[in-house]
Amino acid sequence: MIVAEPGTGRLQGAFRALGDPTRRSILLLLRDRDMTIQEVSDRFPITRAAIKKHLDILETGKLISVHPSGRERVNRLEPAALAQANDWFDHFSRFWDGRLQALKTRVEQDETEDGTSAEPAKPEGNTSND
Amino acid sequence: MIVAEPGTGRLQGAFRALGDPTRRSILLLLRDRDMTIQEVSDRFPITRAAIKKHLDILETGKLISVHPSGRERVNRLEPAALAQANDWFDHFSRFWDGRLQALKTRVEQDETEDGTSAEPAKPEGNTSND
DNA sequence: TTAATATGACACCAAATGGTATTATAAAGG
DNA sequence: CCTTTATAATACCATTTGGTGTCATATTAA
Repeated sequence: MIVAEPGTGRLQGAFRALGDPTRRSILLLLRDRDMTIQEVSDRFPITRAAIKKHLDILETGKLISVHPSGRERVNRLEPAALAQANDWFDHFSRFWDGRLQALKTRVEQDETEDGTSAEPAKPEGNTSND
Repeated sequence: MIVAEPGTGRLQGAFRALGDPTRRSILLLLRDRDMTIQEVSDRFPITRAAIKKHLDILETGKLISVHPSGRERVNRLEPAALAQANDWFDHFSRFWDGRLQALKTRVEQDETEDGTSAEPAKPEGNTSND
């Protein structure tokens, strides 16, 4: 009965990281530009330590890379792992007669619609953080 | 400081459900055909109760629908929510100069490569559960 | 009717999760 | 040198998570 080792795979790292709304928000933030931990945490209503943990998980999932610079630690979005997670959907639908593709909804609402937990705060009066 | 209600959104339900490898395996299973709880749990090394919980979470995330039939409960894959999660990636890359699309890797390994936690067992000698 | 089967509903448990606060260290700036 | 700033590391906490086992209930089959 093949059970294998627990959630240590590449895909799992990415999916796990994507499971939290705060982390998805962070990814959206980093799309605009690289940011230090401080810069990221400034935009959320939770502590810097909590943000650091999220960044660690994102790094473990290879969704971001970290680049020390002096006393700062610059976090950079890494598209590869994200693309890999995206591939899961493709693979899924590929062997499932395209019902998924057919149903791809026009993206009318972004992550904010989700309205989950912590959202960036600082970005000027922008309630729709994309 | 907009904090909003916690992980109750549509997208969050899907992403949360997708975060667990066993649940992703279940989705792959249901791609072939609808299954009762019993049928699903027969294919995993964990208890029926545990599988039932996973199915509940998948249902909450609207990734599957449930159809009572007599004393059975048939679980059916629902593509809509999956497509919505997939859209997240599209939306993400749309405003990020296509770096994601460019990096889309050919799907050379499926979920099994992930090797995470519980894998289906019954399906004849098939180690690659797709 | 009686036995088997499929599920639902709990209570319980250990570990992981998402937070916090505190303390320590390293790098910049005056 | 001294102070500030950015981060790291740790301990602690409540809740969630992914499991288990047990028992009750509703169908189905004999």
